[in-house]
Amino acid sequence: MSTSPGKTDAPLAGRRAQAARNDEVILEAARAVFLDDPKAPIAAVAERAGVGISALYRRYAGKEDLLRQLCHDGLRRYVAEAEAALAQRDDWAAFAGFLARVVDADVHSLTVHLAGTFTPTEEMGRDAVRANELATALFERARASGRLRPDVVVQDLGLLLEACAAVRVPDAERTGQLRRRQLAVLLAGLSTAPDTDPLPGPPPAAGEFDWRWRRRE
Amino acid sequence: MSTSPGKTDAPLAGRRAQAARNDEVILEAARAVFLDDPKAPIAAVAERAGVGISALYRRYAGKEDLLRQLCHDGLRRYVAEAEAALAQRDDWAAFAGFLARVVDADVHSLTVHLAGTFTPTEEMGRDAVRANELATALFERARASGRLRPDVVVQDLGLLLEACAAVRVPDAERTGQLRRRQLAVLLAGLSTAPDTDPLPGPPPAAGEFDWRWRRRE
DNA sequence: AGCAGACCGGAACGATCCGTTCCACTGTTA
DNA sequence: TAACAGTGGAACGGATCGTTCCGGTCTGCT
Repeated sequence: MSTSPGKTDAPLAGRRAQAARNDEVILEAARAVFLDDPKAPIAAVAERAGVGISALYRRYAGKEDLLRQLCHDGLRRYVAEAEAALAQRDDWAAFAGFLARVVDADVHSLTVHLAGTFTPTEEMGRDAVRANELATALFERARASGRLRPDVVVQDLGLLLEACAAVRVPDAERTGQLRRRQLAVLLAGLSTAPDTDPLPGPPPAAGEFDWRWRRRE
Repeated sequence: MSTSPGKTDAPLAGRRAQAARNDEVILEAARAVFLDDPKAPIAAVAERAGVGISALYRRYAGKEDLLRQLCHDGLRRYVAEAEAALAQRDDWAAFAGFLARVVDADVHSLTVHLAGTFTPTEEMGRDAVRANELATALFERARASGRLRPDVVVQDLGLLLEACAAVRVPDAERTGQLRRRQLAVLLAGLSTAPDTDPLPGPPPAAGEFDWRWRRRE
């Protein structure tokens, strides 16, 4: 702790370093806490991060601000994974890999379950549209590969992601294992198979889940 | 309750009738409200039922009491459906029909999502054990029919029900449609199919979801 | 050396929210 | 008409949570 005042060129030591580290540590804690419980108190984030509440309010105007940031990060992650997947050759592998990575990163909880707790920015709207376009492209390619049964639609992916996100046990790693298992079952269910009855009911429609983004409570 | 000295022998008119009706109407409202939001305030139940708060507290010692009742009802419903299904001939139809009815009645939300908000009675414990036994019997029969892929286990049903319960849109009927669709996908995924990779990860184990019943908050 | 200010921890505050109690009121019964 | 079961809803007290604020610490600069 006692560095000489002389010529330490150590980049960012002391308070500055702590501040820079806190940027990270707070975001990480916020992600963990709000993933576990979307309406956790903000004090829980500070506690988990091992910092005071001031350190939080120095960076974000308020809770809503933090939530919005977190949600937008999730959306960007989704877009990034989709873009990466589209660069792959194998249509089906791209599709399945994309879903696996999105499930692993728990992006769905980050976006959908936090939606409605803040007023979204216009940029988020644009990103959401783009996310839809990319997912649709990925889906169409998967369909073209012939491995998808004909009566599924893109919007079924929403149900699929929701189903995986719903799996949750206290241990995070175990949660990941069970989710991958769930995803495998669902993908098998979406694959073409001999003599299966067609899927029942009107399929989910575009925009049918938009209500999540309306302000709640 | 004896023969009225007057003229009208109409059983239960006036206040008594209102009370009897309220018994029903309150339970129905409570089911609807807590299904929609497990931590809804008790006043919301009264409002939905169109009664005052007193009408509620006259029947239940407190919120916990009501929740426990509701949850136990769900458990009993589960057991009843399982028993009815076991009486069927066709193994697979019994299995699939059971799941469909449980999903339709939203029994999963009633039991699992309300668990942890009250201290359970011993009778509930016994009913839970029995529910497990019945579900296992149903599952074994379905397996024996050969339509289940070999690497699924009974506990996968927990994941399946969770996945269906996770589907929720503002309109109740539409929710039902989408859930039936989700169930169809999942059942297809659990069915035997040519050249499918085995399901990943350690399968869910017995008792792995018991933590839900531990008191929370 | 010493000072200005960035940065921090956490107590304190004020605004809800919610479970429960309480009481005045209304039909019903005897 | 007197006693009473049943009811609606205001009122209360406790808990929770977002936000503000203040006293303290460390750093970089002069």
